[in-house]
Amino acid sequence: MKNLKIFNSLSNKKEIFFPINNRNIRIYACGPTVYNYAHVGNARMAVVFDTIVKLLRYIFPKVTYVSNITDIDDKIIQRSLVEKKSCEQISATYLSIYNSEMKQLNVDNPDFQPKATEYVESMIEKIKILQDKGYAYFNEGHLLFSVLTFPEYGILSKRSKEDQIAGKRIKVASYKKKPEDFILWKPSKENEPGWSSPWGKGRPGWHTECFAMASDILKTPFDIHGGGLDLKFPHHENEIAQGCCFQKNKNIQSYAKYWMHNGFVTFEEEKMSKSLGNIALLKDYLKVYNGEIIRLALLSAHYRSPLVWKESLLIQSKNILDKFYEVLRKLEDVKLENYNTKLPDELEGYFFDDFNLSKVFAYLNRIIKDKENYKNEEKKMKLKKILYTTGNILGIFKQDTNEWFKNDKKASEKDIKEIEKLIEQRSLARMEKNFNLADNIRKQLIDLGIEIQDSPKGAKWKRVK
RNA sequence: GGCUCGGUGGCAGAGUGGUUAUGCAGCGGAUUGCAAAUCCGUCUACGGCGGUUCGAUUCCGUUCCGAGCCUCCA
Repeated sequence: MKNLKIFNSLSNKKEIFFPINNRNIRIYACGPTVYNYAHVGNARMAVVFDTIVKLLRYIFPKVTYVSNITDIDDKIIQRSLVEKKSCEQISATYLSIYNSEMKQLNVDNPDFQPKATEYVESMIEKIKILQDKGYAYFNEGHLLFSVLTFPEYGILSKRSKEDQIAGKRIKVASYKKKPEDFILWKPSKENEPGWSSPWGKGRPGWHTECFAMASDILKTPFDIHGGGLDLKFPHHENEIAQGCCFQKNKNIQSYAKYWMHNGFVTFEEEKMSKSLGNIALLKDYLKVYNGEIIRLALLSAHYRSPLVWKESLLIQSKNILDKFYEVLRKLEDVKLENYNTKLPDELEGYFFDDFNLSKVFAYLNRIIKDKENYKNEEKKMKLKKILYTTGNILGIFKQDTNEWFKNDKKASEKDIKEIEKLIEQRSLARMEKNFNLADNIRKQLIDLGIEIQDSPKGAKWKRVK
């Protein structure tokens, strides 16, 4: 087996992945705060790490994937005031929407999807220990982590403490001794949710939840920690500080060994941001495009590169998938007892090179074009297996090949019946050599956006734009 | 202001010190009752300026441009 290489944000280099325990790979990725509909950026994170996990599952016998849900946070509190609902209602509603949307993108449920509110006790315990060990101090109702106590601070984001002070963008809160200190526990106002703690009624700082949940569920050190690029600083930096200091271990890899960050989705060439009002919500795209199309669009750039989100990207993704589904449709009579196989070394090599999906697709394009691969049943079986195994890792080719071309988000069942009736009539006309009628029907179908493909086994059809 | 990361053909996107992927779109042709699908062929590229080199898109420097972080954010 070839070595899997992944880009480790700690070293800013591609490194060979050496598992801590190759019987069970442990990976954690920071999930969303559920206070609104998921946006395309949330989806990219979910799709990227889902794909990484799928490849890990292809390689290793067991993978434990944890992705958390932040269900208590200032944004949720704000939202609950706007919607006049409890925080629990808000987070439960948007979590359920999130999960159902992810399902449409062929994102598997993580093995664990812990919620912050379920781990408050553990967080209190852990930050109490941090305080007892002298890494944290209490001031004006807040418990703060003292960054000075962790000399390695800044190593992930390649940022010295001086750099941050140079920033000056932060209006330093009065309770902070140093601007870079971060909150472990903050007091709750009367109308806000809170938990009792040694520091009074309050709630945990955001950076603590991932540290606590990853430590509890996966145990430290675990193999891979991931998330969006924007979490690198300060969120992940703060996690490392807590994770290492908690164990009194200054080795930055004593918390997590490899760090992976997905790039941003930009919208109209600018980062999607609420304040700019250019948030692209996933639900709006799911209305029009099949989840697989959106998934492929999200995978079209390397996971570390920025991705410019635009309509033409979705159209391109649809065309690509149509092409592959055509091939799979041609192979539909090839019987397979299972859809997984060991991939050819060359193809594996592309996956293993920090997920070089461009090369993966170049390889797939080459094998579907090669006539040799259609010469006999055995070769066709092999081709089909490679396509489906690759599709399983990428989370595509999951639909019935004929359904793929029939389904359209805007179409109803009734439309499909209507279409198939017309196709039937046209086939009859063709058999009777009544080409005028056949052509008229075809024109009708084209007007409906339907394209006919005649084949020896009867007409097949698909929707076109 | 400080710190990261990028700039490849109409678009998306790999990669490499010399033979210059791949896809989408376009164009031309073959095929077809007509079409479509399919197949074959095909045009555009490596931000600018220096340097190293026999030779640079690839290495170095510099400059311009872009994105991100430094504040909640996937």
